[in-house]
Parts: sequence; structure tokens; C-alpha cells
Amino acid sequence: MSAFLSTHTRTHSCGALRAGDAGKKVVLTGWVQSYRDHGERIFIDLRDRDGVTQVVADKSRIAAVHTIADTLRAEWCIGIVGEVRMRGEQLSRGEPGEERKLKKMTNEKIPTGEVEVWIDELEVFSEAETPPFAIEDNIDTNDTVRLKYRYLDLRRPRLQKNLVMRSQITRTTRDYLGTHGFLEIETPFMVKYTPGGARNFLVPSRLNPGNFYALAESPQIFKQLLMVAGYERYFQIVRCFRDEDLRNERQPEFTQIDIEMSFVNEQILQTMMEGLIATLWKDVLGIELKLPLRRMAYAEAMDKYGVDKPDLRLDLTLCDITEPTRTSGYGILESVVSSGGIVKALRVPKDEKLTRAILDGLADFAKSFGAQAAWIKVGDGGAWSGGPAAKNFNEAARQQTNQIAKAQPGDVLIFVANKAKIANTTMGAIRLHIGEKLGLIRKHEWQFMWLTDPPLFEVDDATGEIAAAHHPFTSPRTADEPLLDEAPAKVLARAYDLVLNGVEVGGGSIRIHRSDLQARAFKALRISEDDQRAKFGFLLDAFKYGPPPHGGIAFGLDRLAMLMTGAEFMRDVIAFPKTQRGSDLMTECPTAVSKKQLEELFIQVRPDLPTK
RNA sequence: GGAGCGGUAGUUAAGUUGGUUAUAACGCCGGCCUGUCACGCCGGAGGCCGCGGGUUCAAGUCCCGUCCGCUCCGCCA
Repeated sequence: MSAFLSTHTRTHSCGALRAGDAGKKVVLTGWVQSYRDHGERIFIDLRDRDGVTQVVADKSRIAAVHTIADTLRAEWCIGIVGEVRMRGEQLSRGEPGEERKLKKMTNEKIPTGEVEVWIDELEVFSEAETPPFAIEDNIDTNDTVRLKYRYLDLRRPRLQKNLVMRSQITRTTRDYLGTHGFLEIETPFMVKYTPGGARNFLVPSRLNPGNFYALAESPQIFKQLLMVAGYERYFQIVRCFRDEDLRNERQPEFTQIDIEMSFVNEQILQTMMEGLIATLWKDVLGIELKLPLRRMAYAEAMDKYGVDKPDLRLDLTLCDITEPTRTSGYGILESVVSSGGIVKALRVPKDEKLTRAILDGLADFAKSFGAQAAWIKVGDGGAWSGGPAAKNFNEAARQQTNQIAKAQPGDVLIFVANKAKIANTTMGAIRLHIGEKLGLIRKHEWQFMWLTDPPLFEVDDATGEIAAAHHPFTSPRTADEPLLDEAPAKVLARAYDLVLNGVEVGGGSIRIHRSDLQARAFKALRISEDDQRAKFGFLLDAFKYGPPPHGGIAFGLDRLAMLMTGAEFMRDVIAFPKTQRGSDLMTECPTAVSKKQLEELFIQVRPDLPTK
């Protein structure tokens, strides 16, 4: 321990001192944010995670302190003892030849700006090399450097603020769920491998040659087993692992607030979760949310917004102009419709900011979704001008389209004709793109909604095969149970997502707890009994012993933290994130391992196989 | 698997039609300065132009390959 800390204990953080503290003897510790050397007087900005305080080394006060202060450099870690003083008024330096004037010395940019600490003792705990980038917000340094020196990046106030808020989120979550009778129970990370769904990271078993664990994609099955075991209310703030391609909002390991409840229906569960969300917003952000949150059926979301996670901060909605297009006389689009495609349109009310350049840019934008976008401008009397569709649509189709879109003179209609999935995805993205370009998204709103009644199964476009949209234990709506056998694609699920500002922040479902219904679900999915047993035998067995009705949800903690902190990148709410290729630039991981290690695990690396 | 953008001093960027010694700002180092808080003033150092190959009398610049980072589609709940 340093001599300093054996005789002194920190009295305040660097963000704590105010005018009322003037005259106090204080002990501060922190890092040198910056220093301004004026010869006989040196000003030092001392920073810790709580803020910045100006401390002053003055030669006429204590010469030895001034001598040490003269050597200080950015990011040295120091401790000081000193006296809090009001900054008051001082004579400014003034320009040469100009008279010096009395000037107020308060720094209004920082909360501690009314005071400063005159140093009586100063100890350097450790020196620092010049950091590769300045430790301050609003620096513009590329991600490679930031990630390599992550421990320095994490010193920046903004990242510290983000991680502090993330900690508040998890603490409030534990408080809320704890007081509502939820038990925090851990489940295994190393689990049985089951093909299908997301790719798994694998962990070789030394004790079982040739066999592997999988890292859990989520604790889904275990939390259901906890319901069977009678724990009634479970939660866990838990890491999940998925070996899929990465994105800004996707890390290979991410954190879920995982929850499961027995003896509930959708309403009971959602109300409980709304309470959690409202408590988080109140305790962490100081914002009162209006409950209950809005609900919207999947079908309506797809129809009006083209996505299952509508951003309701933007009022523009889509409409369907498939019918007028069918007989429009425009051959190319007619053929899209006659082969089963749809035409979705976005009406953009007259807006000077919607320039020709933006409209022309839509072609490339749509291309990245595998679609082509067209646009026309509506003139007086419903006439069209602009792209080729303006000339090729016949009068009747034009009028019918105008009517469906409620188009007014000066409006622009943008549309895409394609297979339903592509048309919706593309127009959904165009809606947001245009909203962003025109500044129509109300950035300061919190627009929550429950997305309800999604399809239970997804039909693969290419193969026509049916797959579980959620997971195979999601319950169908009671009214749709008869459809399970003949028309599974039409069955809707007792599932729900919580959507915030166009981001899916959570999702869950009421589970199947009756084995007869589960058997029919597996049958619809064409999972044979052998397969069922091999993959989920233990769960099916467990369900023979009096399973309670139950359901649950999982929230993406990283996404919630991103939205609540206002972070633009998921990396900014995770202490040690990975890059888009899943590597950690600080530790330089992943790496090859020794031959000996591999042999012990009965693994042979095959560099001869193609990597792509 | 695919599309796009980027990599030049510690950092962020500029670098023309291929042409002399590769610029600038901030940072860094030395000196001066009692009121700064983006302190100021004087002086100085600092480069594998991501890496490999090619074209050329000549490549930061053109071509091919490759590595790394970012954004997006597919994929992923």
C-alpha cells in the first residue's frame, strides 16, 4: 500500500464538491485529465468515474507539491490532500498592453465548477505512457484502436455512464422481480447439442472422447423444467451464445433477462412485465410510462409497417396496391402480381425535403434487399409523373391507387412489387429510410408496443418446409388448434414480442404443457418420434409428471441498455465486446491451441478444408 | 455466402493527371508564463502510406491478391 493511502482515506469523489464544501480539508484520488501550467501555478483537472474537479498546485503555498505537479502528465494516477476554495473572482491575464480585469472564475461546464482544491499533499500512485487517444467524449478514433486499448476507452465518461446505467438496470430488475416472488436460479452454460436453430459454439469433452457440449443459445428448456419442478417464478440475467454472423446489434455472446412464470396467460404475464419496464424507466431514467402498453397484431404490423417490429415514432404507413396493379396495364408489375407477388406502397405527403436525389437513391437502397423500387409524383387531378410507372399505369389503376393511398396533389408514392416477404421487408426499410431523411422520426419518444398473434410456423420460400417460428414448445392459439393438422401455416401463436422504437427488446410465449398438443405440434413440424426423443426426450418425459401451464419472456439486456443510454452501438454498452468477426482485439482471441491440447481432446484441425 | 465503405505520423484527416524532400490539425518532447479550464507564446522530434505481388524510368496514387475494421442483405429470436 502506498504511504498516502496508509494515512489518508478518500473523502469525496471528483464529482462531489460544491460551494457548500468551501473551507473543508478533502482527500481526492483520480486520473490527470489535463494540466495547465502557468509557471508558478499549475491547474490540474482530476477525473474519476464520478466527474472532474480542478485542483491547484501553487508554488507559494507548498513548493514541494508544485515541483511534483510540474512533472504530471495526462492519465497519471494520483491522490491529493487539499483545501476546498471558492473560485470567486480573479484578475484575468488580459492581452499585452491591455488592463487586467476582474473576471468570474467559475467553470459552468462542470458541476464542481464553483470550487477548486488547493493542494497541500500530492502523491503519484503511478505514471502513464501517453495514451493512443485522448480520454474524453467526442473523440473520433477508429474501432480497432479503441478495442485494442479497451481499458482506456472504458475510462471515457460516456462509456462509464453507459456501464453505470447498465448496472442500475440489472439492479432494478433484480429488485422488481425479487419483490414479485421471482427466484434467481442459474442454469448450465454447457448443454446438450441440438441441431437446428442458431449454430452452437461447441466445447469438446476430454472425459468423453469425440463428444461435445454446446454453449447454451438460451436457457429455454431449463426454465421450463424449473416450472415443472414447481418453482413458479424464475428469472436469470444470463449470458447466451450463438455462432451466427454478427451485426452492430448482435454479439456472439449476449445477455438476456430470462423470465418464466407458471399459472399465467398472456395478460397476466404481460402486465407483470409492463410493471418491470415501467419501473426501469422510472428508476433509471426518471420517466413515467403510461400503462398498459399498446398492442398490435402481427398481421396489422406487416400490413401497415412491413415489419414485425414497427417504429411508431414515425407516422408514415404502408398500403397495399396489389389489386389496382393487377389490371394496371403495366406488364412487368402485372406479371409479378399474377405469379403471387404483392405491391406495397408508401405515401409520402408533400415535402420539400424529399429531393430527386433521395428518390433516385431508392433504386440502390432497394437493390440491397433484392428488390426494385419505383416512385411517382401525384399531380393535380390525380395525374402521375416521375418514373416509368407514371406512364404505364392506366387511368383506372391510377385512380384506384390514389384512392387506396389517399394521395393528394404534391404527394409522392413509392412502391415495390415482389414476393410478399421481400416487398414488405424492402418497403418497411424504405419507410424508415425516408422518415430518417425527412426528419419525421420523433427521436425523443419512447414508443412501446406488444406485437401479438404471430404465425406459429414459418414456411421456407425455397423448400416449402415448415419450421417453428419461435421454438417447438410455443402454444398455438386455442381457436387455431383445429388447423394444426390441415393448415399449419395459418395457425397463430400465443407469442408476443415487446417492441421499442422499432427494436425488438424482448420476446416470449405461452408454452404447450399438454403432451397431446405437443405431439401434434411436432407432427406439423415433421419431427419424427425418434427425433423428438433424441432431442427433447427429457423434456417430454418431464411433461408426463404434472407440468403446470406456464409461459415466459426474455429481454435483450444489451439492446435495452443501448436504447436507455442512447448508445448508437452495442459495443458501447458492453465492457469487453467482440468485433464483427467475433474476435477480441485486446486479448487477440480466438487463437490456435497447442497440438498437445488438441490431442488431449481428440481433435484434429483440418486446414485443408475450404473455409468459405 | 453476398454488397458497400475504410486502412497515410501517437490520433484524425488531406494528398491533384503516377513525378523533386509525403502535408495539416490535435497530441508528444524542450523552454517561458500567477487564473487557466479547447490556456497562451517560442522551438523541436515524429512515417514499413495495412501486407504481398505486378505494371512503369518512376507507385501513397494504377492493376491483382490478401489481412483487418465498420455498415448492410442472407443468416440469427
